[in-house]
Amino acid sequence: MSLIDKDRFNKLYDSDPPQYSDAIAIQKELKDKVVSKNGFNQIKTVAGADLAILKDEKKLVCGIIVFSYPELNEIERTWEVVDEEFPYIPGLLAFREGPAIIKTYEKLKEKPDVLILDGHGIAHPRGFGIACYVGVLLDIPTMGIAKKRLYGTHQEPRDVLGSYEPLFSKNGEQIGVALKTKKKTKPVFISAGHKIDLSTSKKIALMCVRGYRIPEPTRLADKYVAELKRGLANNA
DNA sequence: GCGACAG
DNA sequence: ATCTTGTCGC
Repeated sequence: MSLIDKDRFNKLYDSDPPQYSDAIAIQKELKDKVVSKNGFNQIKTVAGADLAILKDEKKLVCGIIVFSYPELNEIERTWEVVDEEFPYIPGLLAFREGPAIIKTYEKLKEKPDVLILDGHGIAHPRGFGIACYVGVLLDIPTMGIAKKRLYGTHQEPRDVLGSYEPLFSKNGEQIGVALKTKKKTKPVFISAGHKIDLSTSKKIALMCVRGYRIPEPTRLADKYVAELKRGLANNA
């Protein structure tokens, strides 16, 4: 993260009531760093990341699993534990989970072509969700798959696997899609993070669906951190 | 002022 | 995210 003064980031976390206003300012500044063009040719691997909270320890456990694409065979998985230094504030999720994800990502031997995050990318009130945050700071292709809408308006997609409706910002720009990944379930929200476009993000999300509403990378990373949490709880 | 509000 | 039993729909 050489894009912003490291001191500025530290202040963000050190001050007791975390500086939300500066976190927002940082998002507005970094928003212009986002690249919406694909930063790759062929996608051979994708990865899913997720977190769990170790309530007792005031820590966060992050797990990332890398898969071959489009087969989705697991290639590698790794994890990391970090201190919980920022609260969950809608719109500022990246400041809470971003550091843990970045630290875990750096431990990967096999860097994925695209990293899928649990949350939004561009589909954010300031156009800089967690997928953009992680993508820009690491300068890697990222996309977001969220279970709930955070920002924007959309119509309900038909109840057919693969159908979707555009997600629009207040300015009328398309910032993502509400995608039906399974019949009789609510759609998931796809948006581009960094170095990737929306159509490619949507294509990847759909290619990663294996009978469940949540695409495999995210779904399995979720199970992974749940296991890690249990293991760490017993050990402690 | 009143709702909405990723994980 | 986390808590937490039964239960409605496919």
